[in-house]
Amino acid sequence: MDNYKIDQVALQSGLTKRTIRYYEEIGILPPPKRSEGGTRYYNEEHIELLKRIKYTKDALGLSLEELQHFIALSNLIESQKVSFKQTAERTEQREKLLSIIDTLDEELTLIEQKILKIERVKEDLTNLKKRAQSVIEKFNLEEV
Amino acid sequence: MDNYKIDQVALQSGLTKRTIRYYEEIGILPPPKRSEGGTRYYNEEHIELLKRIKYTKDALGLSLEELQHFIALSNLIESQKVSFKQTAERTEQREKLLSIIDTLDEELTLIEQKILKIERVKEDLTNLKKRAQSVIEKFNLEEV
DNA sequence: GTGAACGTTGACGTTAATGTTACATTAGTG
DNA sequence: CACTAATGTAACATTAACGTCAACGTTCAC
Repeated sequence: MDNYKIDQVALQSGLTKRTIRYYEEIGILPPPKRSEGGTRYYNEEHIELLKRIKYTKDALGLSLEELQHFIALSNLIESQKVSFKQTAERTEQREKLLSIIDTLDEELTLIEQKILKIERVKEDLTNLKKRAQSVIEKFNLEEV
Repeated sequence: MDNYKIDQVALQSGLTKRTIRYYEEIGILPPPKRSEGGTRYYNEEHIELLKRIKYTKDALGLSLEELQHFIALSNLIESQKVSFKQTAERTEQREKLLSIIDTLDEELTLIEQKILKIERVKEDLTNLKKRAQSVIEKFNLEEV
């Protein structure tokens, strides 16, 4: 039936009810339909979006503001899918799409940089580990 | 001379003076020497540590509390480097080091998971980009 | 149709991580 | 030594991202 109440959504998305309302409040989750009495009824898309929000946030550690930006992009593309007949509109749309692609490219390089950073931290940790291991070895040698 | 005042340190580490004092306050930066009047004098190690803190924080998005843990680990290893003569102490130390290594392994798997997550997000973005590009192509085809 | 469980709004609380401001001392400079 | 720039402490302010609680309306299973 596609009609989830907030408790269900919380369960499935792994977020709290408060958080879900908060996300709606700050505009990163589109307001769902309401019942007569005001109860929120969500659908699959809401849940999917929330999952992706959580995932992306966890992965990149972005602020919600930055996430907003992220989500806006994917919505923009959706909205551009319709094809227009007028050449003028088409040109305009192509421009829009090209600029979206630019933005995406920027995001992608940011992500790559982030991966590099993390890999450097990983190296640091690996070195730490090696040092610890070599200290142990030293002990073993001393032990005659 | 190795005697940097806080302004220098702020510049080199990319943190603000306030933040540097704060880090000292909460214990993730060891208190530097002070002049007669109380002025803090830092050395290279402080700066290096601050840089690493910033770097790690940026990369992993850790809270300062988690970072504290991280730093504690590397200090622990340093402190274990001295070799002890008594077998008893040596055994104890080996245990300690082994448990440090365990912890490091845990951190490392966490980091690897994080990288995987980020790569999934990257994929998402790449798909978005592809979709945008295919919409553009559709336009080009329509344009006869 | 009624009571328990659930939902809503609103407001205030919380924590981390600083920013900001005020005011007192101290440190370098001509 | 006088002056200015830098530093110190202290305390209050702020922002994000929720948590918590109160007061009250809604749903739903029986």
